[in-house]
Amino acid sequence: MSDGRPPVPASPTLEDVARAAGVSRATVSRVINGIRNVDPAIQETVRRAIAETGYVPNRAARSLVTRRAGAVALVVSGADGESREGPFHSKVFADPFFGRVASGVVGFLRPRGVHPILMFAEDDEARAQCIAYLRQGNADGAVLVSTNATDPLPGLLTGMGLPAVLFARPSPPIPISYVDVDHRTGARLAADHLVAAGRRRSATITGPLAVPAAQDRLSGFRDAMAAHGHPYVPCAEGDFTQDSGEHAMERLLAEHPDLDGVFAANDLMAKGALLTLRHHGRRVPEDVAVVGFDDSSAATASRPPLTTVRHPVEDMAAEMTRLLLEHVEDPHRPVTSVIFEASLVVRESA
Amino acid sequence: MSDGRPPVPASPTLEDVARAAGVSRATVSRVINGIRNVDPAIQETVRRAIAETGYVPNRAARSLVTRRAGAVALVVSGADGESREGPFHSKVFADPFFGRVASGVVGFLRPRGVHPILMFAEDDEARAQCIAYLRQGNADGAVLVSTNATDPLPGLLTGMGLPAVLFARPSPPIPISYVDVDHRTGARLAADHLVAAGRRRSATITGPLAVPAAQDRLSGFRDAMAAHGHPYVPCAEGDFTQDSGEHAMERLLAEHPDLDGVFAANDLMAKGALLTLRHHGRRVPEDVAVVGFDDSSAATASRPPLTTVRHPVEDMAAEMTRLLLEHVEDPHRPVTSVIFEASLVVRESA
DNA sequence: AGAGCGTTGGAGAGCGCTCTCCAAGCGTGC
DNA sequence: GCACGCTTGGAGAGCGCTCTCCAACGCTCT
Repeated sequence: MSDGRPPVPASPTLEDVARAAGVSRATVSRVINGIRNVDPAIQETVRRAIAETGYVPNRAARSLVTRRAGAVALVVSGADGESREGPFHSKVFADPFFGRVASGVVGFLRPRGVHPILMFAEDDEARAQCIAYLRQGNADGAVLVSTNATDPLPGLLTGMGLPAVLFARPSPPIPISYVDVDHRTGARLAADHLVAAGRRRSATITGPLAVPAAQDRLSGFRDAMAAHGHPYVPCAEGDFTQDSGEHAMERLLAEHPDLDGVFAANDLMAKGALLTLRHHGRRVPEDVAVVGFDDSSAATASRPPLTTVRHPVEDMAAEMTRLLLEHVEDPHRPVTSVIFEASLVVRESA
Repeated sequence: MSDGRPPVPASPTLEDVARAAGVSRATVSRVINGIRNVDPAIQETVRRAIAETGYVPNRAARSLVTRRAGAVALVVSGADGESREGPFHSKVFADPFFGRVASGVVGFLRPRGVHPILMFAEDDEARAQCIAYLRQGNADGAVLVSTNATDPLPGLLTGMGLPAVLFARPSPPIPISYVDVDHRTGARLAADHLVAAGRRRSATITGPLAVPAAQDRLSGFRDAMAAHGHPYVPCAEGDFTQDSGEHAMERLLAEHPDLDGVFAANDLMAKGALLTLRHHGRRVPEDVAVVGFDDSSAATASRPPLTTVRHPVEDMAAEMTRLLLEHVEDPHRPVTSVIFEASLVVRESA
């Protein structure tokens, strides 16, 4: 009935494998890590022993000596500020943008056998927790997506010597790597399209002007319109939510009832604008052409589907992750930024 | 110019703190972990030494001896199957449901100083990677949300002795803890509301019938309608996406042009149904009343806002996480399931 | 006043791994 | 024919922490 075996068969260690293969721990370690030459015959023996014993390296032990966590953090910072009922209910997921970033990050990380640690740093307390956690060496680096341009987190992270890469250029120019899209050119594409479609009275719904990306999209659009001979562009500020798009459209319509084109700084606001336009009996695109920005799922979910500026978020997130791993690999690598091009996706709204 | 200090001041260890406080490592460890009585005066000295040195415990070293990772995995399984272009582009984030789960999990975990490791297991290969990763001891347990009821992952995880808790009852009854909502009663609420509003010819748009939750919502709705004297309920199957809701509504309308009420098994499909109804000139709720399920962000984003059955996803996710931590704490704890109640949220669509 | 007990701090043995030495083996060149 | 270099495997020292012992100390009780 009762045998001498322990209830939980402790998982095999390097030592066990070494014994099974008749070699030393060091040799097994070398085979596993592919370091130095090991005689092919011995390699084969070791591999077989690993398979037989079902050995899996213990990450904690490895981390202890290599001083590498083998993990990276995906930090969403300055996410929302106000919480709904309950302890913590982030709205950040409601925006398809975040999901796309996560997809890109996971897509790059996964083939490399690493998975991101998901962290939110939406206020000072959360930020402090975040830092404390990262200090413990839980992650070798962080990819960071901030909704707030003046977020102190990037500075804090680099200050503590943790490799970090941002999604989007930081507003105070700190020495940190980042990826971004060429917002100005993207906005110009939207302007060109509206003008080419014969729109003479285009307006724009901007993102929060504290965000550099929103600024760039606005100025890019304005400059391009000016170049086309439209020096004045009505604009209303939103905050990237669908609701704010509805309200901004409401204001624009009130002041400029004759407008015939709208460029919204993201798809969610464009979608909101669509709702308001319909509510006011304006047909899209016949009466008013609408162009969004991002090419998110909201663009195809809208009626009519949105003509929009494609923001290659997934690719950018993958690149951001690649840059991070490079920095982890070689901490002295100089900071770099990679700027992606935007392109126009023409659907039915303009 | 050049001093003897190393370029990177290695972070202080327990030993350093002990030296600074004039006590032994063991005492510092006891203070940090709050184990056994330590003289208050000494405790104070130790705390001061910790603050002075800026000591932060090294997680890897601690994990090595405690055999605890101090982390849990948030696994999304059977997510999509088909990928878009590129290596991995999950659509799972497009559904607000997942975001709500993540919110609930993070909300519970965060005050406890732990952060989830985000993992996807959408196919066999990914699942194998997932298992391998968890085997390394990277997480003490996993909370699992499967879109596919016959997902083998829950069985695999418990099989390897890893604590796991599911969101939603597994379809083959395996011994594993889970949380779920009372789908049948929720669906009854929807039926009662439609009947009370005087609707005589209600139909339903179901989720994929392979999913137990979709089954339960359908049968709950049918049974309640039967109890109200409507033994026959037209139904069309969708797959929980907005598009599928549009198409299902299209079919229902073709076969039952006189219907005056619709219960969709989730909000996204209800939203799709709204689009189709408007396209056919049906007014909501005057001509057709629409009730959704979930009370997700899609419910308030719809025009008109959806009357829907509230699915307390965040609370359920928090409870799921709580159950997981209990299992991690005490592996012999019996499996438990917690069923949440659904409630009706009345807005404008019905 | 001495024995016995509870309380508190220290010593030290690992946890499982990597990696630096070192030694052994084997060619090769003078 | 022997010294020398190169390749390859082993021994062993930790990485930073926890935790089990054990010693020392100050009580109370007889």
